[in-house]
Amino acid sequence: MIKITLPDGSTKTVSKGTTAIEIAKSISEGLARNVLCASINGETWDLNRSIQQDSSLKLYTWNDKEGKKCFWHSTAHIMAEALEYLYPGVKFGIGPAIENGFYYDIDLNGKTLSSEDFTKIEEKMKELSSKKLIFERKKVSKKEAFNYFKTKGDEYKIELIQDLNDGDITFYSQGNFIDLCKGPHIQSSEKIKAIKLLNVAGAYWKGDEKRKQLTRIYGISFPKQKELKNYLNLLQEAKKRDHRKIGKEMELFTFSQRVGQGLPMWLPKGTRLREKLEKFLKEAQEDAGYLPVITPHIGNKQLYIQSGHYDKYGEDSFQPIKTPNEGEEFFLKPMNCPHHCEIFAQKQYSYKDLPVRIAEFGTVYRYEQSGELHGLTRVRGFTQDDAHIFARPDQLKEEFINVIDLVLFIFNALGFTKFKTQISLRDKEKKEKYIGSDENWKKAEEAIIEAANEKKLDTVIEYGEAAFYGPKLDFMVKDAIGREWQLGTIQVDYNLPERFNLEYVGSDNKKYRPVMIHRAPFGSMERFVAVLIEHCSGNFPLWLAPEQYIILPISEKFHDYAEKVSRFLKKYDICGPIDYRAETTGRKIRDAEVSKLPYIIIVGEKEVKENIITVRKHGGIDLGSMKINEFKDLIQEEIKSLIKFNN
RNA sequence: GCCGAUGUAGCUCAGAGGUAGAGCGUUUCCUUGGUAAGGAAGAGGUCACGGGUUCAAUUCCCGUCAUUGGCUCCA
Repeated sequence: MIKITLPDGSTKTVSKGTTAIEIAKSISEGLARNVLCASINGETWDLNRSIQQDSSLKLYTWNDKEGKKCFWHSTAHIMAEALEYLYPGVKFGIGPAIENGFYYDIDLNGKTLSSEDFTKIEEKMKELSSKKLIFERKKVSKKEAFNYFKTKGDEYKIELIQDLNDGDITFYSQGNFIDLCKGPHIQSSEKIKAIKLLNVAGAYWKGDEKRKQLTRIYGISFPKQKELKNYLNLLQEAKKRDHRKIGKEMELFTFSQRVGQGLPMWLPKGTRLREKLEKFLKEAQEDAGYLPVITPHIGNKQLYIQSGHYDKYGEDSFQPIKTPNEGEEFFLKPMNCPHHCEIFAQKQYSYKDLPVRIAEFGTVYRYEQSGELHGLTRVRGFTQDDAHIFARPDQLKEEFINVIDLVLFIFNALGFTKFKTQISLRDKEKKEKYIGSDENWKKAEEAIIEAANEKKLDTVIEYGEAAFYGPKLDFMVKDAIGREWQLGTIQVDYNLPERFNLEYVGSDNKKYRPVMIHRAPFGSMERFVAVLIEHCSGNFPLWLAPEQYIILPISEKFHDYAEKVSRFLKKYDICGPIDYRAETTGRKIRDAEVSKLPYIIIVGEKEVKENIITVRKHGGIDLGSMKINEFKDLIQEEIKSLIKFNN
């Protein structure tokens, strides 16, 4: 007999060789029906795999990440079986579960596949899953594994087997399909009730751009048809919120082929929105002791050689422009830090002056690969809400915490209340990717980890994700429909101050090296506005909306009164258009609602006579009639309540 | 940059080897209206660009550019 410990601490004594599904059954029928996979002492485990020793057991259902992953991974195998049936000779790379669904990388021997082929693959998958195929685990020797895939002619699997140790190789089979796989899998394919293939894309074998590109098919599956429907609705909702679509509809920004790829142009309404954000941030930064500066859009090549950026990115950036006579070379500014270092360097600072916080909405230009460009989130010219803090080493932690507080304040004011953070450290195996001494890296990494701990941030640590000059703390916000976006970043840097030979005078009259913090709460104005659009679906909070209202005169006779109302509100920086069209009021209301204007003001005979306006809020909420002055107060109150200043 | 898809009116899209169509928008006129689409008429397109095949190409083929789904990258 062996002892099984359950997550709640309770124990069960069962006979040796029992399985997780048997234990689930002994707990409840319902659990047995819903359980998808298990873990034994932390190792994921098939439900029908025997347990040989005292163990702690966890059972995973669809409500657990592990359960979903197992479910999707099994669906990937079903897809592979369908593909093998439909395209004999197809070779398989890897086919894992991902955050939402699964994919399988396949080699079709030069044949291409498009989304039009999905229907028939899905049908075959549905047919297979309804056959109640059982997933079976089999331990094989390395030799057996080799022979199987050699006979089958699948060089990818052979390559995978080469990296595995003899003794931990397993095959899983279902129906007519056998795959090299660590598992675990669900017991039977019948649980997979809803399947949808989503898209097809190229993907390099082992993520290496020098190696063969395989065809990757993405899909998702669910235990219930209804859940698939919900998921597809979510995708549709995401599509509706797409900032590229809303940006066009609301005339916020545009691109032009003639101007160039990835170079956004802000239209008047988008500019109003962006300037309001900048104003908000400038005020917050002023309160936090930042000093605004403005630096040029280009910088001498020498500057970037000194900073190390040239070495790292020189070849892969926009190439330098030259002066016609002297042949001096200048780069479009790809970041603001070297300029800010030079600003710090031109004055002598005492230890009492630090920290010095230099802030700039600095527009930078980076050559992004053409395939990388995407709406406003990935562009070649953008404006960072950048600042560089030069601090004494003893101030680092406190100052880092100050920055975290500022970022959190800004997120909160903008309605991003859910977020995660990631600490990005360097890849210790590949130190050549980074500049600076081990000691500096150690100090910088420790400072970030300590500050994050002190602020009790929910963090994950990622190795190899640091910038080349220092580690960073990145903020990932969750938007209204649960998607995550990376926004702000805070980075600690001991290296640039060294490269620029920056110094301050200590209390002992000796020179010391400051430490630098790079930080950008939004990241870039472009990216942030994109995220904001998708978060609020274009229904901006009143204080950011490019226009707060539209005035609808009932007929031509009331145009003058409409203009009078508009002039009054304009004095209080409350702006909006007047709908002069010879349309019915119903029509004007509809159009105003569709264009997401926060307030609709209706003026007609009654309003003129009583010197009032009738107000309707976006979404069909009738606020009735009021004095213009009352409306002004209402708007100002609402704006005040939306910006949650912390003092 | 790589693989796949796409490119037709201001916008959203349909279409076919014989030089184009819808809805919305826009313009003009009629209607002067009270809480989600009033009516009529008109304007608007080298069918992304450059080659090729063909009697004939916007349609088929090739290339370029751009957009797009991914991969790789992201100071």
